[in-house]
Amino acid sequence: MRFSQIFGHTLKEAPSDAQAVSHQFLIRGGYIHQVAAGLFSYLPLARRVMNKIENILHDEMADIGGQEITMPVVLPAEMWKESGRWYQIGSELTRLKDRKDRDMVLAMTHEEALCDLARKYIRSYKEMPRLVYHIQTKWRDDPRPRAGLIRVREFKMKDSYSLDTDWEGLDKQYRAHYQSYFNIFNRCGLDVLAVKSDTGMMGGKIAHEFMYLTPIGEDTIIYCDDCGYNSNRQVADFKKPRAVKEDLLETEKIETPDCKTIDDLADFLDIPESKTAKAVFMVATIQEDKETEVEKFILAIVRGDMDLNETKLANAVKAKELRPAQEEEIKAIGAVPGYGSPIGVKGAFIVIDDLAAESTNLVAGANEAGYHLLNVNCGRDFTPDLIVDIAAAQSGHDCINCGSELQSEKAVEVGNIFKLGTRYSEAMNCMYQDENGKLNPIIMGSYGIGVGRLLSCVVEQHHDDYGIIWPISIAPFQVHIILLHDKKGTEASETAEKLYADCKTAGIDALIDDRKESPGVKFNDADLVGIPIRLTVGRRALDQGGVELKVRGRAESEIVPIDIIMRRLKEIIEELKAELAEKLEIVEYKE
RNA sequence: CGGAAUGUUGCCUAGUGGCUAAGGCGCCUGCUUUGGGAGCAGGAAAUCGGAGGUUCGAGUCCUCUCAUUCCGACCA
Repeated sequence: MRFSQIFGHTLKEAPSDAQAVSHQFLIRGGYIHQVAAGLFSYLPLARRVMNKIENILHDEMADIGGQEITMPVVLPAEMWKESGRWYQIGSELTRLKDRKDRDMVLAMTHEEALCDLARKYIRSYKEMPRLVYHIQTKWRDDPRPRAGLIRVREFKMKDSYSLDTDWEGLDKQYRAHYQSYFNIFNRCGLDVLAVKSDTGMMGGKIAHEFMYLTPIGEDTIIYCDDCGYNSNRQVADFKKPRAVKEDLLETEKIETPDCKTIDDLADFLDIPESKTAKAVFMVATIQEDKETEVEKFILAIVRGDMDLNETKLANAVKAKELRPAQEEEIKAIGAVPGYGSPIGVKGAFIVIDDLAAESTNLVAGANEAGYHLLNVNCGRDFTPDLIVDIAAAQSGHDCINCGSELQSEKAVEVGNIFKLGTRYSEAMNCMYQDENGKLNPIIMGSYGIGVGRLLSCVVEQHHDDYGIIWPISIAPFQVHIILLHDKKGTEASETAEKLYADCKTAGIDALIDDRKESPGVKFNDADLVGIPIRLTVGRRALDQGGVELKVRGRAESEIVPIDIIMRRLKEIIEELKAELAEKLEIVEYKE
């Protein structure tokens, strides 16, 4: 392609709305255009990168037996009602009516569509296992799009779905994806970590998320350097300290003015935070059956030095939604915000963390402004409805496996794999006949990768102060030919054009900067756009009998004689490909 | 949905209630220039996000509203 013909152009300055590095470079480089919050147009350069990523996806899917299909973006609501998600998901799911007044949804993912397809086509155990996938647009009316392509409302996703007759089959396909995903990310030059995750709205049994570690990420990973344990913080386990057991003392009410936080309280009484009980008031929405849901007031207690893990709590009480309680709601059960405890409250479901339950003589709120109670003991002074782990792991805690100190890091989720099991097939009556003629639900798995998110994470990982440094595998072009016009003759432009034509013949993706711009403009744009190999054709190099070859991101450059340039180009391309290939490896599957 | 910030030309910014809203980048025309964002000359491009209000007078003050961004809630 000719730079002079590209639709779109580079910008010297990024719009002030763009904060994330990838967002800035993608806009400045003329890759993407923001249409509204979380909505982007992909210009030709980005589209080329997407195509290359998608080719890798097709390739790796084919490798594990995936068959490409396409399912619609607009789906009848009926199947979402069958699965229950029509009722479970809030305004993130966009509902609309067609002209006949029929309820429809914009698909945010395609489990229902696939299940509907499977129940109509799969009849016998002989038709399984199967793996189908598509690369399709998804819509989620996310309340908070951010950071360019990292979190958007409309996005393309590679979604695959496995169909099996037994759990061993699911496990096999699951593990195949686990490896396949590492291959995909490695081929794109993105370093990821697979971590155990919550199953969230997808439901199902086991799930892993593929995480790119970066401070701009929204998820927190808890990991152990010593034994390799890692997990999304939402479900991270840790070895809790041993509860301090003392003889139970008499409860005593004391005055604690202006001690609304654990911090204040511990300071005021000059005791460690671990000697206090933290009460957190939440309201859980619980789905009783398909049509009815009830709100339940939850009083959660963790030891004062711990944080509540809302995902653990939500799972423990089987809540569909969990939100902080409002002041009036807290007062209504007889508690006082800032001085709350389970003692004397009515109508709350009390959940206490196992560590807090075992700890003795804690300081807890008196449910009276300005007062706390000393020596509060679970079981004696109040009776919990549930004792379960609801504390959040954090860096500094002990690893559940080896006891070493845990670390934490921010990350972006670029892919995930779920063992759905029969979550959807049972709800939607997606059955097959086994050898004995008996009907059984199909066992499913679902596996997703966000294409745009992957693209932007690659930019986050591969850039410098001047622009993007694309891995050769997904760069919009492999070679960027810069023509520096030479007024004295036509040698430069003839050489550049010949190189461009030779690249085309050799099957090398080349971009030629044939614009009437000054050298500075061209070099800066080349750095910004980030094509891995740059060939500069100008007087200086021609006088030395060649053209200048420079690899983006490397400091040195070389003058390559014109008669061997194509050979050298192919060598460098192979070298860059080999660098990426080095990262491909068989990974060990970790539960 | 809570908290905060910002909306001035395609982009970045200036603009104390007072003259015809200013500059840089980019864009168009011409000349010149070609190894790291060149120079000269000329030009186009803004109903100052929108609505209402205060005022002799509003880009500037007030109210409402919309949009975008950031923090939180949320997030396969």
